[in-house]
Amino acid sequence: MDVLAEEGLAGLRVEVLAKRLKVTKGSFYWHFTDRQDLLDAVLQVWKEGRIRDIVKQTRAQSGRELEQIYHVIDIYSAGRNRRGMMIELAVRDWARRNAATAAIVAEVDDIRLRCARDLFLACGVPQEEASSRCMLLYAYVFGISLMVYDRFDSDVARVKRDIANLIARSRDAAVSS
Amino acid sequence: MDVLAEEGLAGLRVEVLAKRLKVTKGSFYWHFTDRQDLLDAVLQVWKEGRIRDIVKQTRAQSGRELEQIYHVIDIYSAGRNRRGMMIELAVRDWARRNAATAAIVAEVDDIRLRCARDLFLACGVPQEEASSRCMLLYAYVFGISLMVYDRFDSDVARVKRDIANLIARSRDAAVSS
DNA sequence: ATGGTGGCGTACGGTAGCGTATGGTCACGG
DNA sequence: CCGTGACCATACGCTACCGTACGCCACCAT
Repeated sequence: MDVLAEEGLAGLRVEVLAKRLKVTKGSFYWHFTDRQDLLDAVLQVWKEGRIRDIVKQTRAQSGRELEQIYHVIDIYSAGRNRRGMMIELAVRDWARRNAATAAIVAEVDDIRLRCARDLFLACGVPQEEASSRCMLLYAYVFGISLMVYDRFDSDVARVKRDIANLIARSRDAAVSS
Repeated sequence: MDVLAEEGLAGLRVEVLAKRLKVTKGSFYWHFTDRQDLLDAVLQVWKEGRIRDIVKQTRAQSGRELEQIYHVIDIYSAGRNRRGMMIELAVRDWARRNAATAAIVAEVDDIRLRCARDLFLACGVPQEEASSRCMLLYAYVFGISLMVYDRFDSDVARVKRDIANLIARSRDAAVSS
């Protein structure tokens, strides 16, 4: 996972990993039938971890759902958890050229979107608006991780706060800044 | 550029490109000093094209700026221009592991953000809100291209319309759906 | 004690890709 | 008409990989 974060899919090479782990190829090929077998395992681990995470992050005490939405936006967009986001991007890059990976990503996305939508629904946002807002939420957190925006606005914190409000603030459930 | 879109940076291999173009390595190395020289050229072409494009797309007749914002969102998020978006993602993936590429991307992002902000400003959106909204705009269009959302909501068109409204609709310049 | 097996190491063949060396062709100017 | 330089082809060496063959050794059951 570390290698995937740092170097992407292309970094997951048998001999390089073996060296890094201080074992030999013979040992590697004892535990995995081939490279693809490793990749499958990596993807499986990723999928399960992401599902566990999103379920945990979108579980809110009743009455504090809006707060939880802000928390989710913050966690995924803040630049903390850089490693997690790098893995996320590496997997999505992988998925662009591999149907099996794309299917896994689709599964994970679907679960995440449903979890986030449920949060909006619990805030009293109507069904269709909840769908739109949670889609915007995820597109935003992924998109922001692709951009280089340091030089654009000096007060990044304010911009992020504004954006979180744009995404989370429903007309019926406005929140004081 | 086609290869970059289809296979990413890793697809830009000297021998493969030579074969595809029906020339030989000898010819390639006549025109480029080495592979890096090609990559530099590709990046340069990309940068210039993107700057030309964004300037063109954000030029609006006075009084029709809001309309133009919707147009920009539509163009970049619609899934038309799949090729352009694939190149965009390939370049950003490249930039994640190469400082020189990251610098180019930073330049392009900065120009795009300023162009989009000017549009919001021309709509009468105050400065700080204009910054936030145009950042959200770009994060959204990049993010949506990373996601697999077919199975989530049956009415994707409506969701995208809603999102465009969330991004573009300022309190002072509300627009009828 | 001995043969089988789990766990690992070493050595090898094969391929893809980078870069270089060198030779060929053709146009054009002197 | 010849030589020079632009342009391209062929052939080679080198490295980083993948995957396989096979050998070694410790340990355990009979």
